[in-house]
Amino acid sequence: MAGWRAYIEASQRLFTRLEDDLRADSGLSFADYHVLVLLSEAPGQRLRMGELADRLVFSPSRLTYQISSMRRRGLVARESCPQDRRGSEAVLTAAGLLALREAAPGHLASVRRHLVDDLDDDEVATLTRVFARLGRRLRADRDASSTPSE
Amino acid sequence: MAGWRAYIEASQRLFTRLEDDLRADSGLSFADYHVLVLLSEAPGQRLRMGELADRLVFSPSRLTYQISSMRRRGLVARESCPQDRRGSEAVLTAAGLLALREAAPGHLASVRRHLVDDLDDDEVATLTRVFARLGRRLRADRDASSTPSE
DNA sequence: TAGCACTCTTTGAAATTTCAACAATGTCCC
DNA sequence: GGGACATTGTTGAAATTTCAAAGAGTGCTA
Repeated sequence: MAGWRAYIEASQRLFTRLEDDLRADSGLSFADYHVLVLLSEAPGQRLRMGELADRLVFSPSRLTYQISSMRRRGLVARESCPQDRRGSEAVLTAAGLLALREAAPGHLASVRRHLVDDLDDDEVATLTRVFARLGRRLRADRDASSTPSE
Repeated sequence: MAGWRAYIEASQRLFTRLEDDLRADSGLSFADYHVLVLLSEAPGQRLRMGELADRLVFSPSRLTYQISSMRRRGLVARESCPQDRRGSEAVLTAAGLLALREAAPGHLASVRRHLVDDLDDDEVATLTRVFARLGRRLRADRDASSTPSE
């Protein structure tokens, strides 16, 4: 349980620190950055709102707010989804891609400096394995609980 | 870097899930719970606002808000600090201690269920070691940067 | 093809968090 | 003793996040 508390505290400090660095050298928030990363990797550089919310672990309304803020700043655009007219997509703009390209090197350096450099190879491997597994399990739990048929 | 993203996502899911469990079975938020834990362990069951903010990784104004909310609910009381009249302390109340005692078993079970049970002993040891070290380093970095004299 | 149950997303109001002052002490140094 | 300056914590306004409810669409069933 001491380990558990160390994990919470260190994670909190780490996220805070990375966000400060990112903000200082690119003006983007952590959330902005992650939206840009996910969109840049998506086919057509676009994603449904629901899909994006899910991957960011954001509530739907939080994502609506986040995306409208990014739209005001020109980082993304919105289009309604042709297949399902209830739906809506966020699309990466040229300005958004540029902002990501400019922010990425500094951010990666910051992650390396504050986290990765502190770890040896085994530790990196263990963390990667553990969190990948944990993420899968938590996603699965959530899916199971929203589908009471099993 | 894939590991990094897995870490962010899984942590986010984990915190969300634990907070939901905690709220559902005790009515406390994650922040409430941590305040209660820290106070219950402190000598005299009281802590200076600054000390508490630091350990929670909260901004000072966020802590002011958090504590006044808990005070309204009777979980803590406030006293001004005798040694330093600028300062102020949060003190655990009997009701606060009771709330913690009632919430703790369920919360610990939830941590075990969602996190610890998924890990083997080596993994637990590695995570504990890594995050303890990381926390120390991030605290040290911050102290260093607020003391430019080196 | 009307009705109904469900899904995807947004909205408005309330709660929380941040951010930039500010008030009140404390500390240092002359 | 008196300033200048640093520290501790709060406040008010703005930004963000949550929460409950609503709007709009889809799809199944009869």
